[in-house]
Amino acid sequence: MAGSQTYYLTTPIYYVNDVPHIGHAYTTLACDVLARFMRLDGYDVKFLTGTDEHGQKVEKSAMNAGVEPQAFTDRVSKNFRDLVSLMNYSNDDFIRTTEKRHVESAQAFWRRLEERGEIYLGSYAGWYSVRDEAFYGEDELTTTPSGKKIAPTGAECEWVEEPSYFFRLSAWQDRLLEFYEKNPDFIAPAGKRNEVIAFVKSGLKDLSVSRTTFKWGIPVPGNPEHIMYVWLDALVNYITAVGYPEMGEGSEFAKRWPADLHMVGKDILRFHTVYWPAFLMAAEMAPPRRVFAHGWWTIEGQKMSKSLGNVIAPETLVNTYGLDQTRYFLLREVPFGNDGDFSHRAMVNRVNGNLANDYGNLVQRVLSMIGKNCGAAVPQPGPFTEADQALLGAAHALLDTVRGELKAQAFHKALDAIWAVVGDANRYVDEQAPWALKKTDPARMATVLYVLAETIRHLAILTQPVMPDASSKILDQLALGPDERGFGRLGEGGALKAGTPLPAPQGVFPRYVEETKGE
RNA sequence: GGCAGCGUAGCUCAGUGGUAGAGCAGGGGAAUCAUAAUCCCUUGGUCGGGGGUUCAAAUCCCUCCGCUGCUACCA
Repeated sequence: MAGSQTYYLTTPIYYVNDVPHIGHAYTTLACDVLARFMRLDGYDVKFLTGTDEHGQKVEKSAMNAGVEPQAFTDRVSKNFRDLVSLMNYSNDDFIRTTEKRHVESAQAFWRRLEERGEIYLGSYAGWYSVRDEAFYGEDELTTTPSGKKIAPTGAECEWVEEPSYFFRLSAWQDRLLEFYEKNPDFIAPAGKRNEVIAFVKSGLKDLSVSRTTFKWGIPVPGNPEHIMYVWLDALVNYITAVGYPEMGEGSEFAKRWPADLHMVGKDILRFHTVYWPAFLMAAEMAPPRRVFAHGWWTIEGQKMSKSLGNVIAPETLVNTYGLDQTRYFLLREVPFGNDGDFSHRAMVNRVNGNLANDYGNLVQRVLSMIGKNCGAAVPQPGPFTEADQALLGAAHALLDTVRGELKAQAFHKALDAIWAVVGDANRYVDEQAPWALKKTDPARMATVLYVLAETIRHLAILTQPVMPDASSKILDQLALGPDERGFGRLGEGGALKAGTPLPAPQGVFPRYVEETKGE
């Protein structure tokens, strides 16, 4: 792999206090598909995910559970490590913020900011609600007749002043705006970019980056009374994983930083597009190349919430509809970046329509004709007609299209393009009617089936990132070896060889059949 | 409140000045290789309301209605 281009992409690190749901699965899935795509396209990929394990809530949950925070996080971070195998993610690393490498990295990063005069000791004062564990702005509060300050949540607030370190965020406002201006692709989708710019233009205040009110965090170097603000701690994970503070020539950091893509949910956009690039620029390090904020899922038209009890565990989806079916649905159903709705009906439409009927049945009808009429081997093609060349041409052109769409994280458009060729292939089968040629012109039938097998080879190679298992089964049925499945094999260079024996075809995408209620 | 965006066929959406589109759903037909899968044809919309600019507006301008996002320190 020496000399090949690198591609470094990350998921957010997930807060261990949360139970993994469809939203977590979605973020990491999007990254997984990109990572697999880039690897097949010849890139040297590093795909990182992990867990965020510090903070007051974790400390409290551990206390409630009657265990030390570390023991607690060891236990709950497993929920997210289990998600990796459930969803078949191909991450190269799984980082936990309680790991030694990260604590050292975060402290080194802190010192680097401090050495450059970007952090100073001041005091943080504000209206604090003990119940909500949050500070509120003056304008958010209502005052009772007796002079008490009440938060929007109804909790009583008190004036609290505590020593805190601050990051000179206010000094970075203009340089951030300049950075956004010069890097129009840094924030995606475009609507989010405008929001961030509007936010920064409205004025930035220095950011409190340490806490003294609880203990579960990374100690501030030189002043262990303070622990680092969880977001500073958390964001640094992206450089920890590439070996920071080791930054010299030949280091992994030098090779992989800046990250090519941070994938995030829209709720944490600001941390990644304002604070993080400011921290990095202040540390004289390069900001990431791109941050993409995707949308949220609703369930059957309703917001997902614990109180409604409609939170969907990824495991339920996988068990009900199948793993690759779930992966396909999540990326095909909704334009990536938009909010989307998960419904049983929509899922069944995708599973049966796109997968079982369009794609699965195409593969099955073609391979089964080859099995029965071509001696269970890749047929020998004759000269190609215009129709043959049109279909093969569409298949050959797919890589460029898909590559372009994925460069913009437009998963739905990439899949649309692939399915357009699935449709072309099904129409071609009907037009050429190989079952009729069988009697009138067997040589022509062989050519038609060869063209179809070649088309399927392209489709299956290109669906590998989204549906690794199913695609692999199709490629098995074309008798392609492990080294014949990369994008380098697309086009005529990797074409199927006539006479290659093929195994008996097997269905890959079963139809979803509603369970009938017992009568 | 301020700023931004959206409102197009039953559903999800594309279309940003020149005779209204796709997929799915609905209706009809063909074929029978295949997971009763596929293919063809087709019903369906005063493009949120009103006003304006223009030879021409879903597309530009104004206004009204409805919906959504952002408006910093829980993560």
